Amino acid sequence: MHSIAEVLNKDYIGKDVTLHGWIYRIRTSGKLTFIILRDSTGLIQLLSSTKSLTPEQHRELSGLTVESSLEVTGTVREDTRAITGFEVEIHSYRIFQRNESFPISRDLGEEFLLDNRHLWIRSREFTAVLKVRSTIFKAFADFYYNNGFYQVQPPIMVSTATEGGSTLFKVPFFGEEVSLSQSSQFYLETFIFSLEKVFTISPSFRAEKSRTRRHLTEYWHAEAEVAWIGNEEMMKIEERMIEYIVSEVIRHNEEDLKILGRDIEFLRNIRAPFQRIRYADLMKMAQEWGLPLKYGDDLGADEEREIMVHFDKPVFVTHFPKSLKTFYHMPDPENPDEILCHDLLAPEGYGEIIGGGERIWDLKQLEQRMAESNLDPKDYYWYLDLRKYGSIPHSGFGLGMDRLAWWIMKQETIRDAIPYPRTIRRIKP
RNA sequence: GCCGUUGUAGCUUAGCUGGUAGAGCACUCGGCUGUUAACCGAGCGGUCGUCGGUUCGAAUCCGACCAGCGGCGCCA
Repeated sequence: MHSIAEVLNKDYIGKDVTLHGWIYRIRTSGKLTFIILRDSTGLIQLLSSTKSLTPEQHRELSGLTVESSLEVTGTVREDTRAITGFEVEIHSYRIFQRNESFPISRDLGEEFLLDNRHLWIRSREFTAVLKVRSTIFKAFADFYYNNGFYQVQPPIMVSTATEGGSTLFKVPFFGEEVSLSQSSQFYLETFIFSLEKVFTISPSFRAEKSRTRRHLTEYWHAEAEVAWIGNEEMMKIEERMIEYIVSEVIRHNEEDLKILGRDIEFLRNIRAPFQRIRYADLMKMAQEWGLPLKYGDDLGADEEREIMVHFDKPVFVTHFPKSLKTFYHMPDPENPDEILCHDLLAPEGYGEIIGGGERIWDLKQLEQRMAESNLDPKDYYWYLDLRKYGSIPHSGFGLGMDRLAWWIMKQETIRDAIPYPRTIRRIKP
C-alpha cells in the first residue's frame, strides 16, 4: 500500500504500486480512460486500457464516476502529460463503491457549498484549508509548550457571564439553566496560582445575532494567562507566538497556500516586533487620515479596516479608555482613565484577532470596578477569592483561532476557514 | 435587532417593456489510443422559493411569508 505523494517520485518508475483513494476526475478518449485519483496526500493520473486489462475490466473502470472509491495496482511511469508528472497503468483493481452522480461539480454557489460542506471538505481547496488549520492549532500549542506553559481544560458549561454585554447560550442543567462558556479567562486565572503559565484551546459560544463575515456563534478560542507579567511582556509573548505560527504554516503548508492563492511573500514579512500604538495616538492618526473618530469612540469594523490600510503587519492598539473595556482590566497607574490592555489588529482588512491585557489584582480595586459596572459580587465569589489569597500581578489574552486561520489563509469569510461553521442561520451540516 | 440583496433542472445560469421556459455542467447511451474542468453527437431532467392578488394570459407586475447572503451594532 502506498500514498500518492510517496509514489510521485522517480524512484518508483517501473515499479508496481498499490494505491487507494477517490476519483477526482475521469475522462475517456477512445479506448483509453484517464482517472485522476485523489487521496489525502495528493493527485495522480491512472491509465486504464485494454493493453493491461481485459475489455470487461476496462469497461467497468471507464464507467466509474467522480468520488467513486477504489484500490488499484499498477506500474508507475513518468509522463509529462499527466497532471502531477507520473502515471500508473492499472493492471488490477478493486472497486469499493461506484457512486451515483456526485452532487458537487464545477460552478458552485456559496449556499450550496455550505449545505454540502460535508462533501465539499473533500475538495482540493478545503483539504488545503484543513491542513493549514491543523498546522495552526499544533503550532499554537507547541509555542506555549516550548515556553514552559501548561495546557489546561476549563469547563464549557458555566454559571456566570465573564463579560456583561455578550449574549449567552442557555442550556438546561438538571432543572436549572446554565450557559455555554464565551471565554475561559476567569477559569484560566484560577490556574496560574498552581501552574503560573497556562493556555487552552477550547470552544466558545456567543449568541450575538451577528451577521458578518468575521463572526461565528461557536468558535475556537485560544487563551493564555501568565503570572507575574504586565501588558508589555504579554504583547512580547503574543507577537512571537503569531510569528511562530505563521512561520510554521509557511514551512509545512507552502503547497496548500498556493492552492488557496495566498501570497506567501506577504506572510514571510509577518515578523515580530509589531508596532504598538496607544489608543489616544491612534485617534490623532485617524483624524489626520480623515476618519471621523474622536477620543472615546470605539473602533468599528470600518474604522479598523481603514486604519489597517496603513500597515502590512499586525498592530497592537494599547491604552484604551476605561469606558470602552470591561471591569477586570487594570487601569494605568500613570493615567487611571486608561487601561493596560491591547487589541491585536490583523492587516489586509481582517481586523481584531486578539484582545488582552493586564488584570486588576487588588481586591478593593476590583470590587470598586465591579460596583461601577453594576455587577453582583456574589456571582463572582470565586473570581474575587483569587484576589484574597496570595494575589499577584498577571496578564492574559484571548485569540480567535478561526479568525487567525481566516487571515493567514486570506479567505473571503470566516466560514471558509472552519469546516462546520455555526452562525445565526446555520447549524447544518 | 436594524438596513440591503438574492431565490428558474442535482449544480451554475439566460430569460429586458407580461404571450407555450433555453443553455452549460453532472448523469445515461454512442464516437474518438494521450486526455488535462478533454472534445463531438444524442438522451434524461423544471409545481420558475411558498401563498395570495392584478390580468384573457404571470418566471416577469403587486403584497405577505420563508430561506440564503451581505452591511451595521457587539465582539475573538
